[in-house]
Amino acid sequence: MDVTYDDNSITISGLAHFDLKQCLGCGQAFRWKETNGGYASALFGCEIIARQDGGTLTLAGVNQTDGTALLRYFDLERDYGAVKASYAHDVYLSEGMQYAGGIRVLRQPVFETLISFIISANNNVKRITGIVDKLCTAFGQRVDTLCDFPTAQALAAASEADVRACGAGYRAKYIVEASQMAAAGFDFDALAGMPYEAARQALTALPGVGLKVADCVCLYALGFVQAFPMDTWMQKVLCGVYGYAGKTDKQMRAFVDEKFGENAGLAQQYLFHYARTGGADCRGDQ
DNA sequence: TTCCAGGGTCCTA
DNA sequence: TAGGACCATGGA
Repeated sequence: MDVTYDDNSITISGLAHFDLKQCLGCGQAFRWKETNGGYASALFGCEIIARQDGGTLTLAGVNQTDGTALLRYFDLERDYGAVKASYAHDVYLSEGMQYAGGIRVLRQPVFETLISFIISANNNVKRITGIVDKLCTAFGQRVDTLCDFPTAQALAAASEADVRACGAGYRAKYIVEASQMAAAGFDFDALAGMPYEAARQALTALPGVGLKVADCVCLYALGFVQAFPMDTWMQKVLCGVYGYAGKTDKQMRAFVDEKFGENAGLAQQYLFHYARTGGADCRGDQ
């Protein structure tokens, strides 16, 4: 991988196991809009345009500091070839990795990830994307033609009715209360330095956050790649494909640890996207 | 009309 | 600790 910086852009060449469309369209991020041959989002206070041409990714609208953050955002320094090789023995997962082998698990801003996945409760990707977009328009800072994700302070000061008007439904109460805790000093920075289980438990102190949403924050924001968010799709896959029928969280963790090991979260993202969009029967034929 | 979607909370047994 | 009702909403 080779990285070069220009005045307001960064170019990363020599990329393998990376597909921009798959990364942004596999249900882990809700704030990138397809634009002229690329994708645009307001991130780190900039309007960023991302484009991929083969093994080269160009990120326009950034400075060198943002560029460093964006390498981390797209998880470009992890050896996904080695991760995928370690799962080559698994038939269904191999199909998933073949189906969308360019997925990388993003490392997104913590507060944005928290609120996005509070919204995800009993919801679907399309609606989550719409609600997040309305929250950004209503409460986010404008950055050129787009709006950034709202700050904790902005959402903490919002009324439940105004958040509900963005389509959040009964989750509006959780969004406002979690934002108020964040604005009051909930220590997100400390979480990344904790052991995974401790960070996961700490997150459940926030309203609207159970173990599944906590796992999403651990995986998509804090870099705990062993986190394995257990949603309805993963229940179908684990029951139908892997014959898993445990019910408690402890049983699930033990099964996932044994089956997928230290990179379980990366495996989960391939499985989730394949089960949800790949057209394969995940209810049991392996 | 009913079911489902990247679930969480609260109450009861 | 487990099970179940309830919570908004829109697309299939």
